[in-house]
Amino acid sequence: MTRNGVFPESTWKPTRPTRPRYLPPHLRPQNDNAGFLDNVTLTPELTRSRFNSHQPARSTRGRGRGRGPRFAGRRNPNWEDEKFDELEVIDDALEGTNETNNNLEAYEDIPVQASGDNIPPPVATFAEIGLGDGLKKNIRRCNYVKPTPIQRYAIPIAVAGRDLMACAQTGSGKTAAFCFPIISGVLKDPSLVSGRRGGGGGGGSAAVACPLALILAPTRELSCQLRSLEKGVDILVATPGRLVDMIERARVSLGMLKYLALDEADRMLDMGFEPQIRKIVEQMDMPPPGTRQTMLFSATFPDDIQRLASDFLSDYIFLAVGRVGSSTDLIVQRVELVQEMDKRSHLLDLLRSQRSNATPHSKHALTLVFVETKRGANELEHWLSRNGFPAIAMHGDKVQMEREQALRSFKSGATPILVATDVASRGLDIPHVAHVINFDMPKNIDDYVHRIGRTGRAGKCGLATAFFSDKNMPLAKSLTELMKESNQEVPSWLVQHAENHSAGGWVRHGGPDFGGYDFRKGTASSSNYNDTYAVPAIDGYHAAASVNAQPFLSSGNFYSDPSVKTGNVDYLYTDAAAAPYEYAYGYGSVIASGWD
DNA sequence: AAAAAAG
Repeated sequence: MTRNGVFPESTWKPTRPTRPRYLPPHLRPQNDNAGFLDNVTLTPELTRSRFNSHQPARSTRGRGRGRGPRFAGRRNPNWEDEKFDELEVIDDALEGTNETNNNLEAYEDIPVQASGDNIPPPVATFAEIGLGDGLKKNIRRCNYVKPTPIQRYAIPIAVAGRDLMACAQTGSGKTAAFCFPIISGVLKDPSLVSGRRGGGGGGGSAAVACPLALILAPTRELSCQLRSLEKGVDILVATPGRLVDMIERARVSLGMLKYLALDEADRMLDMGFEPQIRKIVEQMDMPPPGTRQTMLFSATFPDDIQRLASDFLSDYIFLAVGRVGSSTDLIVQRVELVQEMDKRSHLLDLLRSQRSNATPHSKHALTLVFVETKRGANELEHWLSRNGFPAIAMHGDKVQMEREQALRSFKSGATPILVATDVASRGLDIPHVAHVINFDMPKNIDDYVHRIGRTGRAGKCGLATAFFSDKNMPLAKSLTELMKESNQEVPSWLVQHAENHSAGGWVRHGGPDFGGYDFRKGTASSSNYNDTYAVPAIDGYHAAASVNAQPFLSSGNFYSDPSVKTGNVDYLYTDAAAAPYEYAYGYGSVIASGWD
């Protein structure tokens, strides 16, 4: 199936064709991506970064677990004991993850700006944050040696209980930045000790889950599948539509909620989603702003969306790490002028050249191709497959199981090309995506930023190629600006078009030069948001080792029930007792975003 | 006009 040279069968193939076995992140083949950019002009920054990379150290996964199977398949009814055990079990499950990342120091020289009242100062280490001993140990076990910049600034703010609107580049660690404080807060919550379990109430009436924390995400992939609510749930990860349904059917109550987080917040508040979010946040039983803690994270944050979002927040801090909506310097961006008619043959040429330039380092490299329509995704999938490039399509018309299957097939390398619609544009954290091809360009620059952000993650470099056609001229100006911001070579024809189209050009928020932009600063009535600081760079940040958040999230504290095939309300149990069991037997939760 | 997300 994979005799294309990019991905030799001899080196890596799934153990079972029908259902590739889940491979724990720390056991996955390591690939530092060096080499796949061989035929690409590198900027000085990238060249430096590349050669700073080094082979990851591997540690063996040590002792077997004593505790996991004890709770296999059943929850310990004694919550206090469970809670106590959980810390050790999570701890144990995380042992052995030791992936060393390459270029996290590349995030060092980026501007940080915060605005709002009484901003808690940043920290330099995880250790000095009051996250609790159990979580701290887990973080250490994950080899999160030092927090990334967004984590350094956001975690203290979150731990202080403050509302937060945060922007940081794709792949820079946003998910952990809000998950750690939430997990920490939930673990410390007195209601857990006193035995609060949502709906434990008997009497035959349907149980109601009363989560303490709710994390909303725009696609199902950003959540994981799970089972019955009756067991109670402390942290609920959900897509909006299904959650509305569950609340209306009184399976979930948000009355106890203390933490609300919106991942990909700008997407969650755009036209498509805003009504549902408003319904959940304002028209259900959720405690109002000020009595709950609300945190919004995204790589992009247009100010009309900030304005909407401020309805959900109380005395919040705006935090921008890096230029708002910018792409990272770790991604080499190329733009090619290609007419619609020629796109397919151009893609084939590109893939052939990629194949013939493959090096031992790039043999695990995956390519993610974005198209505009679901139909286009299917057609390109077949066309590529017919032409010797095993590809698989993913889009919203596929049922969840097909989508997961496609992702697995892609991740395993069985089909090293994924053709996807925007369902895959945000948040997905897929290791080894070396190349993102925008076969069809998105309509706005923010979507472009999120799409190319599927590569160049966690300090690794990546390549992004855009097929720019006449149709895309309206994008010329913002694309040119974005590329200049990230020190990319901009082809002269694109600059030319950018100038021609400057009149109607879509001007990006934040501006071309420094820092983040708090929309409150642009309004007349914003006088009390004066506690602003700007930090030009972060001193002494040397992330010698880190892993993306995936191992943390998927190997210990997510409990996933693989028998549930539909539905998209997902639960992150703080009770991890059952998780190692699932984990040990090869079921993996399909946690897609551990990092953004 | 298209994607995503409810059944």
